[in-house]
Amino acid sequence: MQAKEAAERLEITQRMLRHYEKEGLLTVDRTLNGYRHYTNADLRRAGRIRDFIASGFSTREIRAMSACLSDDGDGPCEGGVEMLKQKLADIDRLRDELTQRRATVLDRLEVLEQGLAREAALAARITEDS
Amino acid sequence: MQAKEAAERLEITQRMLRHYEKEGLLTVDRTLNGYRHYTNADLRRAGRIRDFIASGFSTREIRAMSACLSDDGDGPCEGGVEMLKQKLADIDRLRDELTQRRATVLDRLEVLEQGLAREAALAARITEDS
DNA sequence: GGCTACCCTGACATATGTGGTAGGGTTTCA
DNA sequence: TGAAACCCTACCACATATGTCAGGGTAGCC
Repeated sequence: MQAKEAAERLEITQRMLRHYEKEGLLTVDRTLNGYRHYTNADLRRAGRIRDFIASGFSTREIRAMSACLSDDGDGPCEGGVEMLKQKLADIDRLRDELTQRRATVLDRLEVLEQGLAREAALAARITEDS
Repeated sequence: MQAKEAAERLEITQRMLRHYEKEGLLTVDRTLNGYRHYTNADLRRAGRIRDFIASGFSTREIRAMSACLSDDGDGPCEGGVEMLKQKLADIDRLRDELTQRRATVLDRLEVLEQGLAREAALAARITEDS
């Protein structure tokens, strides 16, 4: 497929696709007229690049584990594994924090809602009484 | 504690700590001489900021959820069921995002490790054969 | 041919995270 | 008093991800 469709499918801009290419993360071949022709494999690879960048990896880092980006991680990518593990740890730490925080907020929310319910009940009773 | 120790404990530079402050993500008070004094709460908050940035969030985004970064919601994180519900939704959204990012990284990691295992097995077989 | 909707490259612009350096104050300790 | 090891602010520099715009080619359709 050509650029527009590829970009749309990945939900990124053509500019970004060209950027990946320029940075050596992606190789796309051309049709006779010079237009880029994206295969499905290209698309999957580009999708991974997109995700990695969205997750805070730089093109440098991604390039370093370039071999790990193709459909089947062929090639030597121990460095990639290390990096990935590191990033995974980062994300996990964050997510745990969020989970904990969520519980805290939820707790408080429940307390508050109980309080409100109590007030409402009280108000209702007063209304009844009157 | 003062800047050096804080930076060392968080494994980031003092420069970065100051950056968080300048961007309004962190408020650190000072001792009489004007030196920053980091409390443990400051440290935890800064650690969260560090993690969010490392996970690809911009200071803008982090600022937007600033209230959820303190240990216990002081400021806008408290005061009103509506607000808390909003916060809960924010946190959930964030956590979902992280989960997605985590899955992306994990996926790749698994493919890679399978690849490495396959290679190792191959190498072992070759060694046996010889 | 002309119109429309694609495509290309290249340059400039902006935001952001981070490093570095300069110039200068404070604390501590001998 | 002087030196070492801290601290401060304020700047400039750099990389990078993206946007945007200019100038120009190509394909398809009426």
